[in-house]
Amino acid sequence: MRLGDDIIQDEYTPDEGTLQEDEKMLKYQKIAEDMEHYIIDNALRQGDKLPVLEDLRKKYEVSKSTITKALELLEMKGIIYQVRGSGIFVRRHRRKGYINLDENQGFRSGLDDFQLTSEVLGLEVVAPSEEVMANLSISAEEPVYQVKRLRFIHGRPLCIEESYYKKSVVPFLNEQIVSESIFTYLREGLRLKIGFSDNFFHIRKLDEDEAELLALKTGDPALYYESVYHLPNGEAFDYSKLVYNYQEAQFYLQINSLS
Amino acid sequence: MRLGDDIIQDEYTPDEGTLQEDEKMLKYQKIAEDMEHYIIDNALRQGDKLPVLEDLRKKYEVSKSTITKALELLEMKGIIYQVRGSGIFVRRHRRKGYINLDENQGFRSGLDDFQLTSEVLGLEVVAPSEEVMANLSISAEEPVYQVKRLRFIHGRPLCIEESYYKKSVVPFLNEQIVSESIFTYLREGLRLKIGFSDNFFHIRKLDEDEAELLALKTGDPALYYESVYHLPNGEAFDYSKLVYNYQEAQFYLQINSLS
DNA sequence: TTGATAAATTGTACCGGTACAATTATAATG
DNA sequence: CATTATAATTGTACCGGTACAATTTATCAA
Repeated sequence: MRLGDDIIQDEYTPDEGTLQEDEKMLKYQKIAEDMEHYIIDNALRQGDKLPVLEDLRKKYEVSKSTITKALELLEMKGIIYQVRGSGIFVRRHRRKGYINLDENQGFRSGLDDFQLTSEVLGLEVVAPSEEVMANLSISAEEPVYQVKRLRFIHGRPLCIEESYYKKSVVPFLNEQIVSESIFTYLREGLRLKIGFSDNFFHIRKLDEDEAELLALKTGDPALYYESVYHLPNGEAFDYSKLVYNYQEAQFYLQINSLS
Repeated sequence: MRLGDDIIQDEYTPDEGTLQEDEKMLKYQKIAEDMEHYIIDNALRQGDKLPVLEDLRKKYEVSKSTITKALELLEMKGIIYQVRGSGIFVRRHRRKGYINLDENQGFRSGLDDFQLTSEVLGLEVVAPSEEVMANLSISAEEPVYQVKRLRFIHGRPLCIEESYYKKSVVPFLNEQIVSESIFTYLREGLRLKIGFSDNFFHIRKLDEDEAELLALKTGDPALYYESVYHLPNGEAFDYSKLVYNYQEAQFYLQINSLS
């Protein structure tokens, strides 16, 4: 089976028109976004105090629980923290240049400032291997897209990526989509939502082929990172394996205590 | 300043009596815990359906919003996922033997089954270095405990740990506490709650000293992991640097899409 | 000035309600 | 029997309320 010989679909053009704030944003989402902008625009720093709940309620003219919901969201995102009896405070502690693992949207937020490019090494529809079958919980009959890419940051090799997408969920991919951001396409082109992901990683040494692609030496260290992405209904649709250049990759992760 | 020469404090004996379910558990916490036990005891698997919200409400005799809160907690912990219009489902996907990064309690949950031991390499009260001052946001006058440990898993070296605790928050540490679980002591001995943590990591090569401690070779790969732990009120109290043995360390991380 | 005590502030737990959106089951239709 | 329309199921958004716990501020005593 060859690439793109069976599916007809409306073409996808990224960034069509202005950045519409999604079709239907919920109240608490809008409030959270607005507050985040406020924090950024006013360059607030760790520990700075935000208006108290009651004032926010008056300002946005919603009920207390809607404000609470917005604040929960911001808290989970690591943008604020709340202290009972005291107030709401800004929590910004990210070091620059670190890949943020908290939001499973590829590299969207952590590396905004960076020049990310991709070289497509392979793109085809294949039958799943045992490994892919296990991780995506599918049978041998379920076809998947196999995507191999070499990703660059500022022109330097960042990682080797080998991804598998269930064709029933992602029916069409082409060279252009894959050379840009696949997740942007999933989100905006297919209007696909992501539910959650499982992520595994460990360290190992590069083999000869990997080393050559990353312009490193055989035996050099590497971070080996696996992800399984699920739709909101729990269905796994993407299994990805990444091998990171140890000289370029540094990661950030914010963890909240689950009360 | 020498160790333990200035603070008198009630002695700490771990596991005093039976595992009391904390002094005052909230309704939604108890429900979440009960449901988690139910899932484990009945060996439910990924995708298995749980009772619908209304039935849970009747069973636990609480309001809908309390059930919702409990389910939110379980969702954040990666134990369930909810699908609107469909139901509540079990989400268990952890590979065995991986360190779980989601819950910031040291190695508590991810490595339950494993034999974790520690060799204390150093324990003293010191003035903070520039690096510690920056990460804990303290001045040179604020004393900190410095703890150096070599941690073993099944008797094999897992990581080198160098930790700094603000003495104003953790006024007392001794060899025995430090040779066991520091976080258990913080939680149960000091009744300290953790708010959130910032975590950073990257890959690098071992230097000579590190290699010797980990029984590896100079230049071998290693995961270099830094954490800054904060109290619920936002105060940073612990800065830790870990160097992981690449042969033993593998990590798991569950990420939810923040709607 | 210090330190305890009381009061005000402020976020969280919990209730119970309406409306609605996404899914699934059922009925109708060809 | 497959397809489509309809209805029932089920979780989520949002409201507005009471009670309470943790923190901060104000007050008072020594």
